Amino acid sequence: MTIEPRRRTPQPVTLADIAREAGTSQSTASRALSGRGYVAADVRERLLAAADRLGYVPDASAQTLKQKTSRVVGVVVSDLDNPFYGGLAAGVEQTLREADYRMMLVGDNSESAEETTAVRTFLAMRTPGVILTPVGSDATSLLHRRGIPVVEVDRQIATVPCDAVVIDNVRGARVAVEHLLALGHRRIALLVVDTDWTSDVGRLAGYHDAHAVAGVPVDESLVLRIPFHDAAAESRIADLLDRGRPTAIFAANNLLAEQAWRVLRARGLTLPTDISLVGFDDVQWTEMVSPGITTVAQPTIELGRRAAALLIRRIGDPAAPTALELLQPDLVVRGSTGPAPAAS
Amino acid sequence: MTIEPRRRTPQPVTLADIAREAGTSQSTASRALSGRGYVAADVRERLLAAADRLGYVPDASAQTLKQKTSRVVGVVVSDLDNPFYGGLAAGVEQTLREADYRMMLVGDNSESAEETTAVRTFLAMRTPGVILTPVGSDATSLLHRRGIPVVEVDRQIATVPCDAVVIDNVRGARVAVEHLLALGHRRIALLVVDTDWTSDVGRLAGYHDAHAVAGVPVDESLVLRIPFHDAAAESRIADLLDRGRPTAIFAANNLLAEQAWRVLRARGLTLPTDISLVGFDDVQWTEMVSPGITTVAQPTIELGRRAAALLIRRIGDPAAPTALELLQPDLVVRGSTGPAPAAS
DNA sequence: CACGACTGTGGTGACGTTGCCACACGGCTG
DNA sequence: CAGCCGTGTGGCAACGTCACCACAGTCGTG
Repeated sequence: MTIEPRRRTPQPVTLADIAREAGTSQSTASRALSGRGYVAADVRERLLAAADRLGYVPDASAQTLKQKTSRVVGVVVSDLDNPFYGGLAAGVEQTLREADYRMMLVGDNSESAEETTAVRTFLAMRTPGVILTPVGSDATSLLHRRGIPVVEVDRQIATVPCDAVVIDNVRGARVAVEHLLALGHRRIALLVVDTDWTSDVGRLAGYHDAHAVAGVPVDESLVLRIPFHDAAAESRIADLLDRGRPTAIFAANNLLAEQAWRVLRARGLTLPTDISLVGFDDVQWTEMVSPGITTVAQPTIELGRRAAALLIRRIGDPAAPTALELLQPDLVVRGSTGPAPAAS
Repeated sequence: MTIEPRRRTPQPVTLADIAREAGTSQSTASRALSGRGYVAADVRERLLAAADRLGYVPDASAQTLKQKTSRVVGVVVSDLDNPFYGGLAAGVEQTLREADYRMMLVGDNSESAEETTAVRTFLAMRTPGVILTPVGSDATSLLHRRGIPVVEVDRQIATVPCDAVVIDNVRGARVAVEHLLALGHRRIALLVVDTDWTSDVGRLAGYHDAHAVAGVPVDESLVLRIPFHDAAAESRIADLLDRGRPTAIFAANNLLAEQAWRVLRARGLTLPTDISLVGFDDVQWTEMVSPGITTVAQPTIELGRRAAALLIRRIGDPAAPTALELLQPDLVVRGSTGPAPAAS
């Protein structure tokens, strides 16, 4: 009794199969299908036909092994479920795909260790380049040491030279706060994530800048630095309302803006008569709620597109000077901001 | 004059380097680092130390080539920028990462051709499995023929046996429409995408079911089938309002719900007194607008998690019976639905 | 007509990893 | 003490592709 071979997975067609089918050598088959080197027209025809007939798909790992580089770009974002990062990834993916690259997407949870793990995987895959919303500088250094180009998006952390695409956080925050100051607000609370990322540092700086230019002193008790994933964020915001008596709030990212908005709603406060609110990053809900939220809009998808384009350029020309693209945010004024109530 | 070698990119460390460093053979180094086969404890120590010292990273392409399979799962979604697909991808990625798989993410734009292109890439990469929100059946068939497991998420299209994770669309739509019927609505408009996907077909069926059970005849002129990416969607919805005089709208996905909501807002109609609105898929804004939108909530991230888990199981046991996971959606009642106005 | 340039083809050896095989040793059992 | 099993090790071939090389014609030109 013989055992049924049970060829569950038919093994893939290789160049050797094509060559045999068309009666040529492997070398010729390789040249015909890759388009590099001399092949007689009729022979090429025959090989292409054979490849098509057998359903040939070149083995990417063999190519990568041989060429010591792949067409798969590594991308790390903090949290795919956040629409900001989703849009970013969408932009990256589109541009990569147009240039015949693929995207390997990994989420760290804003944790440096996971970022480094992801990067190690990219190293193993002989990735031609990496795009990341950086959490720490180790990951980028590691890649740099191995000669793999990196593009940082949204924030800059690298301690080694590398390309970056960020928005002008200082200016974005300054414009937002100037808008509030112009409306007569003097007690403007700032909600900002407690990191040393350039995005948050920049927004904090913009807040101070605007005050300085206007000659309005900053009451530091109105600046609330909130750690990542702080479960108590909303209660801390509520506290600030009681303690600081701000007439306006500038929330320096979309999550903080949402939390602030919820606190205000829970308190039954009316925008903008009781208090004004400005957010950062124009996600969908800011326009749909009533009144709409005045916010600093970032070109999210474009951020991703630029990052991918920059990486592709860098892969093509490793010696090009380090580039920093500074995209300009845009203050979108809606109903959530209004004149400061007269001091009582 | 000799030419400077210019070693821009230091070539990666290989097993051979480690072996030389530790004074063993490659085979032993391989066994020590992969953990398969016999290695004396002290030798292993020495090899691990050497690997660590030299910064050894195993070459994934060489491994894939040798083992004829990789740890990179292919994932295709329609549109990463849509938070529904973003959440889905987030769930998939989390679960894959926990099981030491990676995610290769590609967007088709709901176009069958791009889906097939993506799948061909996966084939080339010797992907151990693929997860997709299917657009056509060709892609899945292609994979099936090559013996690569596929999990369909959100919709079922495959003409070959394959695992799937979907929500109970029929029931979701039925519950939504029953809710409206119970409130006294008799002219309920349905906005649905004009596809033959199970998701949309199911929601359409649920709409009819609910009517049938309640003994309410369906006015087919109230059923608006809108093609994908239809730029005129909003004006068609507005038309329907004029022509059909519905007292309630059931929008069968998050995009249509948003468009309907915009049309209603532009008209100055008040929810729920002028008209009621039910959506499908609980995205962020539905809860934040005022009044909140009654909607059929899907466990988006969970959908992704289950799909990944199912795929991992299938990779481990190719002979397991085909599985279909049917997740239950949940009607979240908010302020956008109210009693039908008395007939005038 | 000799020589080189151009076209076309096949052989061969890497790329880095893994797994099979052969071998070698010590301790155990029959 | 012969045989065998359990350890431990190194040699070697193979995965599929590509690039280099050798070679073989066919031109055209000096």
